[in-house]
Amino acid sequence: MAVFRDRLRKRGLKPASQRDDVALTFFKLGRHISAEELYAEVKKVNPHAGQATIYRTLRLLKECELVHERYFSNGKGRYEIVNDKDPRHRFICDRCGRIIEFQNARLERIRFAVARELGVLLGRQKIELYGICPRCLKDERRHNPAIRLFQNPQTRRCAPAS
Amino acid sequence: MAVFRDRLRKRGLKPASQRDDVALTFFKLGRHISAEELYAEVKKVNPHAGQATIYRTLRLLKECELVHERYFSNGKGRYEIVNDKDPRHRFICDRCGRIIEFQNARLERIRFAVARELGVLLGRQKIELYGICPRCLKDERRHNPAIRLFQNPQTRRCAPAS
DNA sequence: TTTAGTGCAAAACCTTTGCAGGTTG
DNA sequence: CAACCTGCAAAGGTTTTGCACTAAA
Repeated sequence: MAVFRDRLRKRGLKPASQRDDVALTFFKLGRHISAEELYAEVKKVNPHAGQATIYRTLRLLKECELVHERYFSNGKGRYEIVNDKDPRHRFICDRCGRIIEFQNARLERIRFAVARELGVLLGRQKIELYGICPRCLKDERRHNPAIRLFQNPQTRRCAPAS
Repeated sequence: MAVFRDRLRKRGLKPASQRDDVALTFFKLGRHISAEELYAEVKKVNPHAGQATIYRTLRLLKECELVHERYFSNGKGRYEIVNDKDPRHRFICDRCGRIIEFQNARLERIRFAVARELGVLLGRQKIELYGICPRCLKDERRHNPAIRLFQNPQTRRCAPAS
């Protein structure tokens, strides 16, 4: 939050209470929220606030590299706190959008090897895996009991769905 | 394409020329396209086609598990051909959205180890890395020559931007 | 007093849907 | 004939913008 104010000052922007309400609410709630949800939360603190301020503040936070914008399967923008210091990777459920964070030292090392090979700069400190989370998997099994974990493409093709 | 017609028939749907135009155009163009771009391409083949058919066909392709829908930084839906057989991983540029595909056997193995640990089912056969691609990196260096490749968080913090 | 921040409402944007008419089996 | 496909235009939902006004430096 202090970092946010600092970066705004450097850009010649003024402190502003509504903006602070939005940013503070966002940081307090933790990661992974949509603009709409944030709007509802901010309303609780400051019922006077308008939608535009939400979007404008989120854009500022984005420009200050303090939040990251992502789009999930419903097409709505979702925002999350940028977290460079603690490189957790993430598994994202294709069904429900749930995010499971994890760490893995081997993955961590390979990441840099790959980046060097490709000649790229790693930005977000993350690797992302996609699939179906345990909870959705349970539902899935009801309709399709043949589904298996740990599929390896060499031994078995990707799960048929529906 | 034959697979598509087959899966539609199984669902009791009839062949339809406009739909075929859309699907064929999509497959021909290769991966990673937005609905808008596809619309423009289909127009070249069949100027008579309407937007609704594009969206409706994309939805069908999605339901047939032949395309995957993703959302990138502009919030527009983007579609790509599902490719289960040849598991290439991808690096996605945070600046320009360019996708660099790559393969890495070690990454491949670890992926399954991680999935087993988490108890999840791996869906898309992909790992994703994010960062800045070589081309954008060149631009970046003009403004900020201090930027370095192969950053390791233990020795050096993430690149400051802007 | 000049510059930036705000809420409201309207606009812009992408995607979906209703409907009337056309096509397929 | 029944069921599906299509284009058009209208509706739906999310995000941005214009404007008049307020608040901070």
